[in-house]
Amino acid sequence: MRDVAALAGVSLKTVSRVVNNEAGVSPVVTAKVERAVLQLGYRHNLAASNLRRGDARTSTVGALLQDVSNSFSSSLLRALEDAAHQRDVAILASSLDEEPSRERTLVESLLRRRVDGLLIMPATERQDYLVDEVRGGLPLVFVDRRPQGVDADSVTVDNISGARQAAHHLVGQGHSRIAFLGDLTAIQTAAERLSGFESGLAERDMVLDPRLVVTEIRSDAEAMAALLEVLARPSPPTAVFAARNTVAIGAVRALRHSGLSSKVALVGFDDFPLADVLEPGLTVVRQDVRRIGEEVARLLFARIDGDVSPPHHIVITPELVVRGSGEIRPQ
Amino acid sequence: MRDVAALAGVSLKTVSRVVNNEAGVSPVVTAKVERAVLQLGYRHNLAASNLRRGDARTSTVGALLQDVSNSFSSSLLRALEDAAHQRDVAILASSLDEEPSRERTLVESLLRRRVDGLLIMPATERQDYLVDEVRGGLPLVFVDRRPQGVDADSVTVDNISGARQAAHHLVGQGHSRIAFLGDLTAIQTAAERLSGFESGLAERDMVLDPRLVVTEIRSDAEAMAALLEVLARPSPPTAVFAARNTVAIGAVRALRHSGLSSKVALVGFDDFPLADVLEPGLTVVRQDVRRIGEEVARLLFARIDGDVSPPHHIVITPELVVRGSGEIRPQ
DNA sequence: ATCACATGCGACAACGTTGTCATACGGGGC
DNA sequence: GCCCCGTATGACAACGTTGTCGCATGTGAT
Repeated sequence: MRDVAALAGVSLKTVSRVVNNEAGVSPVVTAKVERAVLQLGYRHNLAASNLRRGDARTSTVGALLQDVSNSFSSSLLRALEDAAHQRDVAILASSLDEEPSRERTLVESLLRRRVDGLLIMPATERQDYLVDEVRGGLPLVFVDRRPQGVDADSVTVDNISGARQAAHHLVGQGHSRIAFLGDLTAIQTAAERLSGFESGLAERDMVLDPRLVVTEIRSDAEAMAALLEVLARPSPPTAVFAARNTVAIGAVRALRHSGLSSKVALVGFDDFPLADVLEPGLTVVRQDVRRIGEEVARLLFARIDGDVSPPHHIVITPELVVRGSGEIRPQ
Repeated sequence: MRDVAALAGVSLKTVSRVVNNEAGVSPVVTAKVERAVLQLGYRHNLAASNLRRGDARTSTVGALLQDVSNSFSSSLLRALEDAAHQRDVAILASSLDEEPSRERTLVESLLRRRVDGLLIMPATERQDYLVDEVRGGLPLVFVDRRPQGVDADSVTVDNISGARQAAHHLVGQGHSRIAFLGDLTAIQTAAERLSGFESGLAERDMVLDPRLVVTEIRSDAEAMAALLEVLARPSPPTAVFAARNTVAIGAVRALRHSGLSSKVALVGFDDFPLADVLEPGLTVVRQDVRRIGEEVARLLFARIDGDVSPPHHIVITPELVVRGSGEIRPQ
């Protein structure tokens, strides 16, 4: 900037005015400065600018997701990006992989970078560690899981309702031996889906057979192995509820592998690309990811714009999408 | 920091030494400072720190991808993240949507933020605008498409080879009426896949019937519509090559919709989750995304670490994955 | 001709941090 | 008791930028 000023024969401050499009610089001088900028390949330094400006806006937000390569996380990221792009805000994206320590260090790292706001799909059970930040005015929105120990905005899905719908649907098709495949029960959403499924069955005067419940499943490969094992038992289930998208994918593989795709009913939680073109089409409980992303972006940017109203907790009700796999009747 | 120094009764510089874990501070003073840091909730400001330090490392890299919600882009992002995480580097991720102007403005915005390096899956045809930056030492790696007009590292896939393999495979199954469905021919990879497919046919003494070629397809919905139209013609193709993942998905839908899944052969370019559990399994030309991501990360961080060797152009050869859909014989 | 006032520009300090150098102190060797 | 040296700490300037204020110059009204 100093060089630009020297080349244009003006003061530093005048260059600053030009690059910031401030009023009060004559067209002649503006042109001289712009020529110098081009000639020297000068690029404005946002960090220094933000440092000097009091308002401390870095035009950057952080997004801590479960795994950016998972379709749920990446669709959410994309929705946030669309909103951020309009305001010239960049996104620092990271994956947490359900590791609490990773969440802690990444939050720390993002705050050091002075992000304007934070979107978190938490991997920790409690987020008390953020209390001071929120009190200090950090715009913070939780997604997929409600915050614990700190009062901040959240956008979540009614997992209980979704799992109940799945239970009712399968019972309605005449099933009574239904297997449940789920993720780590330490994960709030996973626990809710299990309890929602149980209460859905209870409402139809049934109980979930604990021998048909497998949890702590971390990948589609594990899900496939788990279901194969369950199907090999003496009295196998006639229907399966897979409580997460990767788990459902593993279940599809297991059924395919054992030639039971058209014999054992399957309902998944969370839609994913191509679920409709499987054979049979996969019946799922769908969370409207686009909508979730939009709500998250709306809340986050409202906070960044200074909204200090009490935290909002938006709950989106998922819907059952019937495609065939969930409508198979018990043999 | 000033407050911390005052509370601990030491100088600014000493606080700086403590937060940077510099040697030469007595344990007593270190403890006092750390207590003050905790008490005041002080957080180190990376931007100011980088400003003052000469080396200008922001520990941030930019990733400009085609669309972060597409499985190819998001897998790449994830691979880069894994490498970046080890070095405490954060990633600014954005989608370009094949819009050249978006690439330009996003590059500008990332450079203003003084990223340490840039990964670009270009949407522009030429990247001359980056010549000065590269000459100035900007670590820059292109992925999926080779740079034009600027000499920088790249990691690409041998699209010609992949498309030729697909052509040979389909011809080998006895097909002669083969449709080609592709993306915008302005996109380098799309053009290569078309010409590779043509030369693959030529090597078997066949020519691609221009009436069976549909390009400029932007979404799976468009691909589905295009293939339905082609299949409805008087002499429909007996096989289809879909030159991109979303195009292949649309093609699967079209075949399903017209009940031709087991009658018309289909080969896709680029694997995606679940392609193996379709009915029949989708035969694809697979690009090893993980490997691409690792190579990209390796190159990028080597440049950031000061590697000034001539640009490397890594070309990864894709392989045909046989799953059933590509082995259907002409009726 | 005088004054008030608007316009265009520059000097200077400050944002939060760290590199450089200086200083104070204690200990060991003679 | 003297000198030298290593160790711990601090004062100060500087990184690239912008907010504040002040100073010229020009304009229009009186």
